[in-house]
Amino acid sequence: MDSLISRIYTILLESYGPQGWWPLGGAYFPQQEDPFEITVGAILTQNTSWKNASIAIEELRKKGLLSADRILATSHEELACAIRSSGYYNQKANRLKRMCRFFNHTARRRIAPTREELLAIRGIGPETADSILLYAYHIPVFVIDAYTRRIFSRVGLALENMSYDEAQELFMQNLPLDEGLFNEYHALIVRHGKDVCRKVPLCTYCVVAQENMCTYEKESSR
DNA sequence: GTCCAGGGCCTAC
DNA sequence: GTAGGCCATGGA
Repeated sequence: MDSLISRIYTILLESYGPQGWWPLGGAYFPQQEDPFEITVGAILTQNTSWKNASIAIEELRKKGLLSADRILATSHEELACAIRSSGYYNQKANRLKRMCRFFNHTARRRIAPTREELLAIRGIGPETADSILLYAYHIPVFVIDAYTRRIFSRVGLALENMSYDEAQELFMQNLPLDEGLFNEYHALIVRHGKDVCRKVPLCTYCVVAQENMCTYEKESSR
């Protein structure tokens, strides 16, 4: 574990400490471990801050809607109203219902969904599917998001020019196949992206990035 | 008032 | 195949 990718993980972990995302919960989901609730959260947080998504989850909980059967039995309007705080509530209500129909099916089989099965559900793309597999089912897949692309493009890995699957393969080839590591690394990338990378160039913060002639630094010196 | 957040789908070209 | 529009709230 000595690649640039693994070295950046070490630096982020030393800088921020463990983030305690799912299944440990973090600030919004203390001791959250239910795969269904994590799956709901993965859909509600699409292109939305986790804070707003978590408000919607609490609203679902208050209304007793945190089960596949209850969501399926609820009208679109009531469901959309409950998840209003997460934005895109009409779309997300439909996505939740589609996911619940599938979840009931797989729950009866008592096995984790496959990536292909999740991707076949309209409204679940690669990032959401991988988040569900990793955080709800502890399957070691690396989640690529906009922060990952932004941060690692700045250290010269050109993720912005790669497809999702290509970027994912790059990370998984350069890291041990470790679900706990993937869980923590993605959380650290999001933390760094939120707290620092939008305000301060990564290279001024990250020694590894400086060593690798950060492209952002070169661009901003022109 | 503007930008962004733990995306994904659809359409036009 | 890919760029652009759309979905939508809430906080900075």
